[in-house]
Amino acid sequence: MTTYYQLHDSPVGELLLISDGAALTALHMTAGKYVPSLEVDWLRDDERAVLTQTRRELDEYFSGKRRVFSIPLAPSGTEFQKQAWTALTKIPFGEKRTYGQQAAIIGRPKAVRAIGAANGKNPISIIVPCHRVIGADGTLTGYAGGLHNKDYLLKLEGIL
Amino acid sequence: MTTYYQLHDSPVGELLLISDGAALTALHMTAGKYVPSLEVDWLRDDERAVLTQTRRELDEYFSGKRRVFSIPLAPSGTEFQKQAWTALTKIPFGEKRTYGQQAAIIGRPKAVRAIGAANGKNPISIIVPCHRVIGADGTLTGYAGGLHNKDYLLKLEGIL
DNA sequence: ATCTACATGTCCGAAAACGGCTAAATCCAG
DNA sequence: CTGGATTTAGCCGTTTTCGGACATGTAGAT
Repeated sequence: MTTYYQLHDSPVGELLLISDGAALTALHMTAGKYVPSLEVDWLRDDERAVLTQTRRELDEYFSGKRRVFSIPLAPSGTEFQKQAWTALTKIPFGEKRTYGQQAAIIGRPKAVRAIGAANGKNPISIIVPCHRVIGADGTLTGYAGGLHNKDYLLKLEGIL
Repeated sequence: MTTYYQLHDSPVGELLLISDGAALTALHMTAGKYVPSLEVDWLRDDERAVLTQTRRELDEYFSGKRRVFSIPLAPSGTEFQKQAWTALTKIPFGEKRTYGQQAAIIGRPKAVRAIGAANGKNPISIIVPCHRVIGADGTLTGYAGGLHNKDYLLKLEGIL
């Protein structure tokens, strides 16, 4: 299975978009944490439809013209992580949640820290909106792409 | 990559032969240890050339008409294990070695127990003759296919 | 003779450490 | 008192670490 990628500039820095050819499998801020390193057998393909479409929608999002993404997603992770990430996609644009609320939604009200860890490893930034989850006391707590970027995204969505 | 297999009866019990299509990747006594379980995507193919050829040579070996096998082998394992298994193939029919000798041959005279462990996980019984390796004091010590089968093979080759 | 200690690669299970947390207890300055 | 800041103690999935068990053999001590 070939892996394709593209790079994209944005207000939150350079983005690395990765796809299996059909769906988007990852979207990382290259300056952040947990960013995978380019593998020799990956293919840079600036024509790949999923990726160019993602870039178009990202541009629209950052310019305030888009609130919902239409890209097919296929992140890989443990069962728990995939549940956590699915729960993230249900948070509407402009709304915020606490880690506790997210934990409750997937039926494990006490797995709060585990939710934090799972959000931290969310492979698809922005589109899977882990930035909409903040501490119960209103603190931003953390963000793999850097707290200043979490702050930027929240302001962009009018949450802060 | 498709995986093919065949079953074969022999004096040491039922054998499971596995191939990647070109080479033989495994040959297990089904009653022994470390036997992989059949995967749903494996294909039983009683016409596959490598496998039928292997069965023919096995029959010849057990009836005393063959001392050397001609099948292409492709076992998978760690670097160390592959070194250990290659060293095994160099032991001629009818000869025996100690674990220490085998360790010395691959340049790690002290990795004696490691050789034992590696031999134990040899995926290609009989053809990669791990049965020709016995303890320095003459004890058979162990065999994934069962000690009685190790005994049988050694007698077949006139070693005991 | 017998026994102990040690060397070596790999796998596996157990245990502990580590987070993008939170509610409750504690502690101070106004 | 009182409210906000600070500490404490549980919670939980994942990752990392650690210890033991093996298809052994040599060297040294009882």
